[in-house]
Amino acid sequence: MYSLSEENYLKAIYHLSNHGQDSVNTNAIAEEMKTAPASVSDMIRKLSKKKLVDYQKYRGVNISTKGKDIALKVIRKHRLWEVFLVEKLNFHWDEVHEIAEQLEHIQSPVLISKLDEFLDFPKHDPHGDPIPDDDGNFATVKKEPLSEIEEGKSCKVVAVNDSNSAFLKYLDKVGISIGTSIHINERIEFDGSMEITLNKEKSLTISQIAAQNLLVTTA
Amino acid sequence: MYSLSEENYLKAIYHLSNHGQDSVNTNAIAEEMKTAPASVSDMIRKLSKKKLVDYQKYRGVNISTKGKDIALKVIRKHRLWEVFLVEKLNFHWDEVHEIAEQLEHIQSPVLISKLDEFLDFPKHDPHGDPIPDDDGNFATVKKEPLSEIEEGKSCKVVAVNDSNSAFLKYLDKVGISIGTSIHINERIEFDGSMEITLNKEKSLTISQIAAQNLLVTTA
DNA sequence: TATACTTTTTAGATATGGCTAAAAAAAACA
DNA sequence: TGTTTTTTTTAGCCATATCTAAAAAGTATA
Ligand SMILES: [Mn+2]
Ligand SMILES: [Mn+2]
Ligand SMILES: [Mn+2]
Ligand SMILES: [Mn+2]
Repeated sequence: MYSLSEENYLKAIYHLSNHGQDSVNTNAIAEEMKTAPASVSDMIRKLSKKKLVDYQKYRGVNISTKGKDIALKVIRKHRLWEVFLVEKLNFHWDEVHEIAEQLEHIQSPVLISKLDEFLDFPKHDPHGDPIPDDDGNFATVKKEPLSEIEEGKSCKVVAVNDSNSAFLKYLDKVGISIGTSIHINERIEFDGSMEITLNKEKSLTISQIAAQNLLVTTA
Repeated sequence: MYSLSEENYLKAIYHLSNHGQDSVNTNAIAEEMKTAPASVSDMIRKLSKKKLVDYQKYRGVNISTKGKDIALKVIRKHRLWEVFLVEKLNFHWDEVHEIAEQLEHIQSPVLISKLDEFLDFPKHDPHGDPIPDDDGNFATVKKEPLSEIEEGKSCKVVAVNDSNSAFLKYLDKVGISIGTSIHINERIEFDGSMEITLNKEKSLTISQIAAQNLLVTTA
């Protein structure tokens, strides 16, 4: 139905638009897609003609309902395949993103519904991200970067940035995974790093960069 | 490494060449690929430049060792995915070919070796076709079309033509599957149809077309 | 508000993979 | 062995998805 490129652009625009809320700049899309801004202009015109985005020249794009539907279907496939790769094929969570980037474009609704069933209808992917259902609905947990949590508070890791394999390897090494509880012992103002305790057992210091990529819930 | 189109052409050429033995005509490739002969000429020139086929104008093509390697890797992936779809996702054997045509192009050697292991190293796909190992080797069983078997002889179904879904549905209806034993009671000269008995139980008449698409062994 | 800077679009390429119609070569046949 | 038919290639298109360089529009600033 839609080309691999169109699907990737819609997914990028959806992500950048904060779940479809905000309008998105050409340069931001270009950076996300690792293409030249000129290429983005061309593709936007094409997506606009197909009513997948709303577009006025020089004004950025807003993803349409139709465009959002497509993006969410691709995201659903990506995350289901990631679950398959980790749960069934014993891949590690830092190895699955690139393969899922390919698998997410396989066209077959029945394949996805059977895969969903085979995986026992998972609600989250290996990185803690929610898996939309066939209608694009998914549970939203209020999550924020660990870097935003105040000193002395506790929280729980609910999601991580899956596209950075080095980050995931680092999390393994220090013993952080989805579900780990974290207590913030101290915030170091100087460089934004934090001294934290994991599962009331092990203490360590993590950098601001790492803290910004760890999504936690305080609920 | 190689494009989806290049992989599909190599697979087609490999199939038409009788496992790499014979040279293949432009028109035959065009028919197999459902493209215009002119498009085949273009692609052949490209494959030839990459040393994936040997080619002299107007003389047809021969697949090279390198080309055969690629074709066999694609075939391996196609058949492993078909096993996955049938064994794990409960697809029926007449539903998997189109999906496998997409999945066979996913690029990740480790994915395939993990899938192979997950499926417990199958040697044949759901249609009886052998699955090449990572080096392209596979067991060859001497098989011939049922239409070639003489009256009064017995044989066993070892493979079927998986790309014809209607044929597979027909086989289900009459009760023929991989492993079914067949006795040829009578060959009708007039139209090439045959009266046969399945597993020494059920007798029926099948057309010449059907008999040509059923591959059996007499060993 | 005029000028400078940034962002975005357009113009004009390239590469891939497809097409039809016409030309050329090979094969069949009379 | 000519002549006709078939097969294959070439010529000249089109569409998609990229790119760089230049132009245009929008934004910021003095
Ligand atoms: Mn991912
Ligand atoms: Mn993920
Ligand atoms: Mn198949
Ligand atoms: Mn098969």
